[in-house]
Amino acid sequence: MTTEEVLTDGDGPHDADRRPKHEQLRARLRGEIELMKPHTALPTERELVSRYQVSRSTVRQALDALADDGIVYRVHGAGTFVAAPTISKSHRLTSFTEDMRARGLVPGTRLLAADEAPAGRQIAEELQITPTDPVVRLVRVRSADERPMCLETVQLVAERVPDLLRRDLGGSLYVLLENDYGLRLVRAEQVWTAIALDDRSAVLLGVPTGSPAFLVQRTSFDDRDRPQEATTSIYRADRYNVRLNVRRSQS
Amino acid sequence: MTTEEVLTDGDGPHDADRRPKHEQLRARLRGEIELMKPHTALPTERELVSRYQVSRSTVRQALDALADDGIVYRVHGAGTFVAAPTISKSHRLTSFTEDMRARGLVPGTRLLAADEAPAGRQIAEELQITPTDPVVRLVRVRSADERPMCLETVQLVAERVPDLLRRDLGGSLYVLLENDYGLRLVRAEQVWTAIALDDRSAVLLGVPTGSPAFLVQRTSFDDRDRPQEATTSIYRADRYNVRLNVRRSQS
DNA sequence: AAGTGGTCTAGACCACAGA
DNA sequence: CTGTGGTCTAGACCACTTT
Repeated sequence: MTTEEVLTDGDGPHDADRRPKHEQLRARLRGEIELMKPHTALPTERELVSRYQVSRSTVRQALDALADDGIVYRVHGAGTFVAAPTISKSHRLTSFTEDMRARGLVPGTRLLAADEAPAGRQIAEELQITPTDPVVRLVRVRSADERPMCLETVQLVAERVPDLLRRDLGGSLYVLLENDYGLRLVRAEQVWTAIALDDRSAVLLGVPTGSPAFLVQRTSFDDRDRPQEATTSIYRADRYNVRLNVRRSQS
Repeated sequence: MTTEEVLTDGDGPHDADRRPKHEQLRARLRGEIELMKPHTALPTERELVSRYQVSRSTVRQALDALADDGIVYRVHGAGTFVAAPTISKSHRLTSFTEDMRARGLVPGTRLLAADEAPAGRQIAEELQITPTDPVVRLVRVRSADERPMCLETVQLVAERVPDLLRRDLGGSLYVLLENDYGLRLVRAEQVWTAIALDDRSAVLLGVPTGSPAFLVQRTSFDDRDRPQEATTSIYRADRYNVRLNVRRSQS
């Protein structure tokens, strides 16, 4: 006898799970996989079809997403298997707040400066505005467990974030931008450089001048691929590293 | 009148394109998109269906891949659009050789040491073998345009790469591993740290002691998710940076 | 209201792995 | 040979954007 489990279909009870079936299935499988040993086989796709009463393409959508997350891997002709646990799931756009929490640290923020001024040439190019357009600039020292971690300078197009300077800037800027201004930042381009700290940055971060650090220049884009935020961050190298999973391209 | 174009179907002429249709379509569209301005709309999915005589799921497979590459972006209810050109396509596993060529530099290699020894505790853990199992170790200075760029130490499980030390190690190790040993490295986990160079590394890289650098620790996995290679690389920060595109997760 | 991408189905055949 | 994942089809309906 086979066990049949049903994913909600939208016409169920009032609090039905309204996510697409493939997302529900993905979440469900993710939970089950956590209890399994690496390199053990998952049920076959056709088995999942009958167990969850969905079509095979829906099963494949869920499994493809899990493979993308690095949670399972597939071997043509053999099966789908639990991947070995990995340090960082993927390359996801995360806010400083989320990043620190994921590392088990308590994030904090101290605002050093907040002002409005013309963009200037470089920032204007990154944000695709003209150099005389005003931008809001926020300079913050971001801490983890109450010790300085990162020195951050954010630039936003002033016209698109009215009254930003009057809000609470102590938390996640991404959340604030989405909730208050409807700006959903879904993608970012980053350039990472290794540097030796100059006097000013070293003092603000509480380490000796010349200490190694990461310099990160980031431009974030919304769901229409418009640049909305340009940020420069300097991370203390003694407290911060980057974990990256990469895949080989097939093209 | 609509233009119809046909993708090869396998039963065509002898030199027919044997790739899946969605890959052919993806490559074709990629070429067309290069000629288009950013943010202009692609043909609709249903238009592509009739133009290329394929089903809509095939079209969607191709477009999904292009969206994944960051070449197009999709807006529900509105259309699929050409993305703004981006610095680095994605986070792909590339060899040093490929990486340098992509940057327009000529890669070179000087072998400093090549030997075989017990793995030791840390390397054994990374490669999931026992500390007494022998590993092959290659130390190479990798150059770009004939100037030092990176100091690299590769460790491989000796038993899986017999006679490696007698081969030409001047080129891409990934290519050698795949062609001669059938090891397809498809995934890697990396940890990037910013450091100040010690005396020895600085001399080998031709820069002053204390100069900033990237330290990269990488473990590569094959198509069965078995660790096959553990590598430590030190990159000169004055010549090297990392361009990274990230996306926001929806889960 | 019309048109777009997003989800889902049921079924078919192919390519590859493994006994 | 059997069973697996990979590709592909034709069609339906839903969710969303735009006019």
